[in-house]
Amino acid sequence: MSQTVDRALSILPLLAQGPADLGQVAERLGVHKSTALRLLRTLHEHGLVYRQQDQRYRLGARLFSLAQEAVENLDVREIAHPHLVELNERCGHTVHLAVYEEHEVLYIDKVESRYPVRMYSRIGKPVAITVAAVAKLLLADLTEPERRAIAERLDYPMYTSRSTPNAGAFLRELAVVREQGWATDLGGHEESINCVGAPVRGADGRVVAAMSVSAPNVVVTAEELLTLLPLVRRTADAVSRDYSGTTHTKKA
Amino acid sequence: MSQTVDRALSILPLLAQGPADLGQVAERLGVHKSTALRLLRTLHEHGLVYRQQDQRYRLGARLFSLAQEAVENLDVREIAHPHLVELNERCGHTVHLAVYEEHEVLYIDKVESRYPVRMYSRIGKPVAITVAAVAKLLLADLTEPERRAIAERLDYPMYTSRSTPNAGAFLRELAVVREQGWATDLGGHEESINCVGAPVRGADGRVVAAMSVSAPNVVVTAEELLTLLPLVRRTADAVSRDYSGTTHTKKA
DNA sequence: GTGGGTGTTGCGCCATGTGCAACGGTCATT
DNA sequence: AATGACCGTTGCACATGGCGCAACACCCAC
Repeated sequence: MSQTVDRALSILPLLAQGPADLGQVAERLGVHKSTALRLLRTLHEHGLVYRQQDQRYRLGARLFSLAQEAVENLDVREIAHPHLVELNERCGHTVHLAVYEEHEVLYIDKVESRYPVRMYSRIGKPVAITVAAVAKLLLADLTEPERRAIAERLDYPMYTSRSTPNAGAFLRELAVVREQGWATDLGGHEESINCVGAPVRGADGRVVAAMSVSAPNVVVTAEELLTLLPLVRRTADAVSRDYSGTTHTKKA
Repeated sequence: MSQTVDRALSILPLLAQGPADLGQVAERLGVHKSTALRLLRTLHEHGLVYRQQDQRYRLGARLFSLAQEAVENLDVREIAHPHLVELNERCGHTVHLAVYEEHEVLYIDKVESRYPVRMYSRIGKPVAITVAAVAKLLLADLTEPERRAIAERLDYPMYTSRSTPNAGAFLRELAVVREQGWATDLGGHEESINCVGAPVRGADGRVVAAMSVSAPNVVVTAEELLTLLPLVRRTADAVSRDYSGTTHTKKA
């Protein structure tokens, strides 16, 4: 592994916490100021870091463009998008698409609710992994040792009284989800919001993404939302078929 | 400037165009495979690059999280957001917030239209810089030599017959915008979409961001949209006041 | 089997990244 | 004004760490 690059990249999460000046960066990296300066300059030249008027550094705009382009050529997303839109048109609620990658679950697409009351979420935001329906779906598909390893390492914040309290409960929940092939989050993240979700599978049967429909209590009750389950599952299956069909014909 | 870091960072835009395998990366970087491997490994360890099943590399999830955190501690955005929401509630159309940074204009926030017909755009996406109302507002505030320099270097794609055709026309347009303190885009990007925008200014009077309201012809005509101008300007001024008020009390 | 295509490893050389120390600018204090 | 403290910046000599090479390990196709 390359030391120089390693140091340079360590600057990014550091700056993600807020702007910092040269001295602070050097100190937190444990290197001489001149070294930090050279690294920052290189990052700057690539637009990953921006220097504001007060001379302090913060993360740069190129980061957005990159993240943007990255998300745009995820093929699952591209294939799923029209289905998400259609699902949204049928039920009116917020629709999410999420993937699992390197111990994180994150939203890669979203179609907003047509109702005025919307839940707050944003593409790229890491999901509340212990409670979200999509997170359960994605993790449930991992091998048993992987699930255990992850479950052990997680925190279990009690967002509400219905949040998953600990690793044991989480693993049991994953077993259920794995068995039944769909998942819910009934007020586990925010008291008044419920979700139903279903998995998207690749040609080999492995779960490659998960989608869910979310709605607040004030719009529909949990029972009403559950009546959408067949529709959600059908949509997810349709995406799976599309995805499996095209997954072999990758562009050069 | 650091060679190693420079090479490593050059991999990112390369992968943004689509996944690539080790050989391709090495070739396009002009370095030996072993070197490329070491760089990719380092990027991987920081989560900026992900290795998919077919062994090819693509951009990783950490990029999203970083871009996300970065956008979240831009203070203009935080301050402007409630105003954008309010503006959206009053007029119902799509509202954008954009900033200029290092020769790029990009959206940093957006509130979706309440009408079913929506324009496609996404936070982080670089703006059509020669035609968008927000781009004109941000560039109009630069010094005269800066404006000239940028205008010379730009391409002037004719999205529609009303797009800005060349540098001369663009500079004249910027002069008008600078003078009047607001800007429009009437079908310059997409034939059927119009925008009105106004600048957000910092305590020193410089333009720090720009906001706009966009709507397709099928919902309101250009004339009707222009009647919203006073509302847009008032909102932008309100943001400017909020921003100037808090700009001195930066958190430690 | 055999061959061409991958990705990976160990190594010796020297380019390159490193810390140091000295410089220059800005701001607050007296 | 003069002083000094603080920050970012520069040039330099040293040796660390990154480099390409070549050999290896692997997989798939033929």
